[in-house]
Amino acid sequence: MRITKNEARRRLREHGLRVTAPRVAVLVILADAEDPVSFTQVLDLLGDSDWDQATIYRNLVKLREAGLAPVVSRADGIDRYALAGRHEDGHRHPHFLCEDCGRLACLKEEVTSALSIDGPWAESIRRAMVHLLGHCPDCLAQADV
Amino acid sequence: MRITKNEARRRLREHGLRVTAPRVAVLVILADAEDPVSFTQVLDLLGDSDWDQATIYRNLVKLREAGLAPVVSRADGIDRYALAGRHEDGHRHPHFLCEDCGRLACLKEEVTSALSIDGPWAESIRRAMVHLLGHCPDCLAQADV
DNA sequence: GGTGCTTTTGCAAGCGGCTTGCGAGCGCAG
DNA sequence: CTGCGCTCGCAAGCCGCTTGCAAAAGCACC
Repeated sequence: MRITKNEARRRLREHGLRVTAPRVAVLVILADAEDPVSFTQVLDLLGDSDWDQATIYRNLVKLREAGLAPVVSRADGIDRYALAGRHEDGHRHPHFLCEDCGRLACLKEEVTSALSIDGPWAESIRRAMVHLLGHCPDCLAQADV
Repeated sequence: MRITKNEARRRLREHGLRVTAPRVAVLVILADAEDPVSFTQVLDLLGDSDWDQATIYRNLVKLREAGLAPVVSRADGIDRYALAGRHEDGHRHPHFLCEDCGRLACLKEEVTSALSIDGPWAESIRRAMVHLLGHCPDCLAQADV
């Protein structure tokens, strides 16, 4: 779901945010990312750009507040952001966190998931984020060698 | 599943660990706890005892290494310990983390759960820890008032 | 009980990652 | 082009977990 810088600028204005270079860059990164990304991952992806991490941090917060980039996972206590509209279900599907590589993957297709729900927890579970923690297929393959 | 101090001492020796006051105290706390508890929670439960947090921390590590208190959840990046043998299934059931009160609950009964598994993720999911994050029944009830 | 080797403890500092205060700089409406 | 207000960079703060080190305590053996 790559987007151009112009598209990014448009979305920022639409949501009432000023257009700044780091803000556009962060939004493009979120759009390019396959999986939800954390603050630290955004820093890594920005690579050699010399924007301060505080700037990136505050921009993620802004994007989140504006509804452009909701937090779709809090696995391991780390907020992970995804571009709004990335998945039509609003990321209300299970995610998988790899304990080896740290990758967080969307499991929409793989887990058609019928968590049967009844009893006092029913409502909580219905509204919950589902996380599975373990070793992702790639890392399992490596380990088995 | 309360245990006496003597029972705690016995278990420590059985597992080749020296018996010390803080170690016994931590083990008793784990036994008394309904849900898996974190390092910080153990500190809180110890209350006014003046043992250093480093001591408690290292004792949790020791208990884990000895197999007396495995980590059954890493939700939010926080290790949570449970007394070995607490659940016959070795905590291979889903857990629920409340984003309000921080409580981590075992969902063994509530979620009879058939996550249908197929495709490349099948094996990863089969081995994974399942976490649901949201608002527990108590907190939902409070919010609805 | 006493003795000595090994493990534990307490203190204090380290550390990683997120978060915030502050003054300078920039976006953008008029 | 101008000015207000939002944003940026820097630096420091902070929280919670970890670790190094010397003193104290457990425990096997006398």
